[in-house]
Amino acid sequence: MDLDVSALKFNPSYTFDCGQAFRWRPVDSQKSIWVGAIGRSVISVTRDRVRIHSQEVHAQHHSDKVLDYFTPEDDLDSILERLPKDEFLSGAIREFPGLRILTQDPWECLVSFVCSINKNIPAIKLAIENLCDRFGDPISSDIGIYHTFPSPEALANAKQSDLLSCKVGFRWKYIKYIAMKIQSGELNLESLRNLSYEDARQAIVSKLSGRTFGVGPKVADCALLFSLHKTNAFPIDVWMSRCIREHYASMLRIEKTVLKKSLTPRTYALLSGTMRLHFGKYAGYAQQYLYMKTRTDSLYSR
DNA sequence: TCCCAGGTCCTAC
DNA sequence: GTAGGACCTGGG
Repeated sequence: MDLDVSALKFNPSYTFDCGQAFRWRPVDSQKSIWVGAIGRSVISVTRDRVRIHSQEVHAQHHSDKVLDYFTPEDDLDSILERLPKDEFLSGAIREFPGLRILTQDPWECLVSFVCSINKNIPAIKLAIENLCDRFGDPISSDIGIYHTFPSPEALANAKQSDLLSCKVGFRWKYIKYIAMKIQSGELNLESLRNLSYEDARQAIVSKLSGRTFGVGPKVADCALLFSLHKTNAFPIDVWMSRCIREHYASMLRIEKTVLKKSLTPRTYALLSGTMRLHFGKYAGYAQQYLYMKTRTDSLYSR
């Protein structure tokens, strides 16, 4: 089944390679066709169309869910138009046209970003793929066997040794205990969709922050932006710290001394809050374009 | 062989 | 409140 997505004007390469999702793979050297799984559907994606390769009984239900993943309610042009422009952001938007923010499954997104803690991107992808292969359900399709992202039940019941065999390292206990919180119903991520950024964030942090759970401000903000579609979230990572230091500190009157210190909770709140205030309702879009630009500039200058 | 990675937690001030 | 260290493990 094919879905026409040309109206979304999106670029799969920028959208899948900007670090918001970790399971998409290009299947041609030009990176014009990407393959991955959304829920129980195996998907291939080009600029204009999304093709569903797995045979499932409730076809309409699946195609709706697949389309939602691409956040069709967001009109990219008008969002980018509304952002307060400066030279650096304008350059980023020119350089990466069609970079969209996805609406991923919040459970998958949260666990993926827990896997990202203190890992580089290839290692993150490897660990997540291992988890899917080991704990996900196989889905057959006309382009091969894929796996779903594991359910909370599967990871809540997983043995330490089996999680470690997926190369998640010390994060194994975070993953297991978050899964248990979700499985027990103590935290329902889907129910946070209708809450404000602040309330949804509070719900996640209050349940999942601390020794057992390992969900700090950055991981929480990524889940809020990339799955619960809180577009005013503004995650701060090492790249964004660099970006702020080089391009926004003086404009937004952020003291340079703040940026030299390690990222304490207070510093995080200050930086993220300042950027959210500056960029407004769609600050998260600005963040993604700035992230992409900062990262590629750094790669070319090495 | 060694350092580092889309962070977070703990400990000692 | 915060600096400084530890943390699994694969990649560069």
